[in-house]
Amino acid sequence: MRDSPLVADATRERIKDHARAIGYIYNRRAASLRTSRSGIVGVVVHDIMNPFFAEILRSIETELDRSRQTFLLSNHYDQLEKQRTFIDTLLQLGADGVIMSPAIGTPSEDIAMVEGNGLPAVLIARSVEGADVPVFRGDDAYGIGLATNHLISLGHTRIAMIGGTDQTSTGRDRYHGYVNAMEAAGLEVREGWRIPGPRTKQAGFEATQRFLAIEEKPTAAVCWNDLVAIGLMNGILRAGLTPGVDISVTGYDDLEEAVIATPALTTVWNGQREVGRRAARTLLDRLNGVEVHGGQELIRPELHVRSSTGVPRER
Amino acid sequence: MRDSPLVADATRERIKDHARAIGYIYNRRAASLRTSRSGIVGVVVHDIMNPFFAEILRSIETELDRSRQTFLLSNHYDQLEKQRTFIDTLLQLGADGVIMSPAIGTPSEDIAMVEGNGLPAVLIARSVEGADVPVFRGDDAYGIGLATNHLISLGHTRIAMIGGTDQTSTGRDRYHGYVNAMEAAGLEVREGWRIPGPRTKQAGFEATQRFLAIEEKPTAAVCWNDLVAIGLMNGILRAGLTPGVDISVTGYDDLEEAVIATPALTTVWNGQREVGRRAARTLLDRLNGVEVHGGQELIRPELHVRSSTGVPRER
DNA sequence: CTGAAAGCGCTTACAG
DNA sequence: CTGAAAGCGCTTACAG
Repeated sequence: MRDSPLVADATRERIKDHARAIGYIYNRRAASLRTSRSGIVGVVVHDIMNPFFAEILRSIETELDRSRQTFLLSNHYDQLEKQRTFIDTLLQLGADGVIMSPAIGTPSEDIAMVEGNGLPAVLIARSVEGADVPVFRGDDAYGIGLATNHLISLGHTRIAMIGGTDQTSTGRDRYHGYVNAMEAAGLEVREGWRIPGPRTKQAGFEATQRFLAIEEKPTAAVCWNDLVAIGLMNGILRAGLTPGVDISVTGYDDLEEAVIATPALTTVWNGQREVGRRAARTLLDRLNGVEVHGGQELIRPELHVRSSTGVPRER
Repeated sequence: MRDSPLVADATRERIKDHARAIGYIYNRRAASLRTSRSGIVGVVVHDIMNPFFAEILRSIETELDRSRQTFLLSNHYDQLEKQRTFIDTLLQLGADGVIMSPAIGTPSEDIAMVEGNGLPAVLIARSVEGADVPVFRGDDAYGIGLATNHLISLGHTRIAMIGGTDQTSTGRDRYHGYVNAMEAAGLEVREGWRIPGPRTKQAGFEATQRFLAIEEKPTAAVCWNDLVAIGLMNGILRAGLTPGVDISVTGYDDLEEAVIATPALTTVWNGQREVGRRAARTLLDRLNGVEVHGGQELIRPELHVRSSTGVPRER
């Protein structure tokens, strides 16, 4: 059945025909028990329904399909406990490897434990300090700098930052990138101009009130991602203002949706496809015994200017 | 380790301590080989990144987590081949059951084969003619009738239908529901008022041109789902018209996003949570040996009126 | 080129 | 209450 060259063609065919006839089903558990290879790769991210991760997953799926690996998906919703349960399941099933976007607070010991149990890991989108495994993510500080500088070059001086958290490497890098760009241009950064929060449309929509109430009336908002930006733009529209005219808004990620948002969203392409593709390939390489070095691989983001940004206008 | 009552407490604790100390990992493949229970439930849908399925999946996830079942997810992208490969994988892994939203063209023999191999199946969102398994889906004909009648009661007489396909049970039911509502009100249904297509924002957005070019200038559009409706509204906005004022638009599904769309979308709540919850529970019942009868269970949809619909206005 | 034996790590049933 | 044996369905290595 395994197309071994040690078996005569005629015999092989005879056996295969018979297998088909009786509806034989290959038992992967038994095979895996013997070979200690399962053909399963685990993938765990914050939330697979978030289009940012969804786009990464799609390219991982493409790569793994090609190598006939089954992929086991899970959300961790940034709950360490849920992530650990999933990792346990992978170990129990004898998974061959894992691609993870680590939950907030993942200690490097967790990664070391995974690797120590013979489960090669590759990280995406977020890094874990002290973990010696390959990491693929965008260059967030650089990327958010592109968005901030774009607004500055249009003449904006009061620029708010909406959404995100300090608890992930991504969140810290994006905030620093924004602060650095502002300071490099000699602009003030006020604590009140920052509205942290979840990274969803809902959160962006709900942040609108607070944003519009800021005393110094910022003329632009750098949003943590496209979802927050689209939510904020909807909120701005509801308030009777026009995004891209009255208030400039930038996103981050360049989701497929960014193009059809109204107005079309100026955003930073974050290389989701690239991240997924390279993470999957690197993991497959490791499974095939190729020596791979740990450390971050930063995908360089690009600014995509559309209609949600323009010259400042006082309210 | 399995907390058998046949083992003395002291022994149990001694063994468990030792297991922890040496980092013992339970081998589920071996256990499953012996017991022929794997703790794996497969879930296959058109596209997990589609928020409609995502919302169903979330409630399935909640139910399965509660019963400590691992769930293996897959998209089939309406490719029969991909669906079959996934089912094969489930059989090979000795999965305990499968929840599926069958790909377009799934023959009832495929479902019978699955069941025949000891893999209990439950269908969601779409049914398969001749398959004798439980099906949970919304009452699409009734639901689309709610949307259509709402528009008719506002005074609309030229109502288009955007998106969807005749190739799924859902698609056929929604189209018939629309036609029936129109005819019951003595209104004409023109072939040119129907613009079938994919069920995505992108598709809704791209349908705008064709929609606006229809000669009889419909004053309202019944959309196949919220994604198409949001895409269409974005297209209408770009064309300089205002959805809910110049053109009324209804969605279907009542995604979380419907509330924050601009204008807020009038749509039909389709009971995603309910579908997922009941499908998962029914499957778990079957796994526990409870006798379950096949046949459709229709969740009754509800109309949620918001701001994207109003009285007709001539263009 | 083919066949028979051993063993992967569990669970079950049985003997002590 | 504990221990030893058999067997789930594969793959590997070895003998013919």
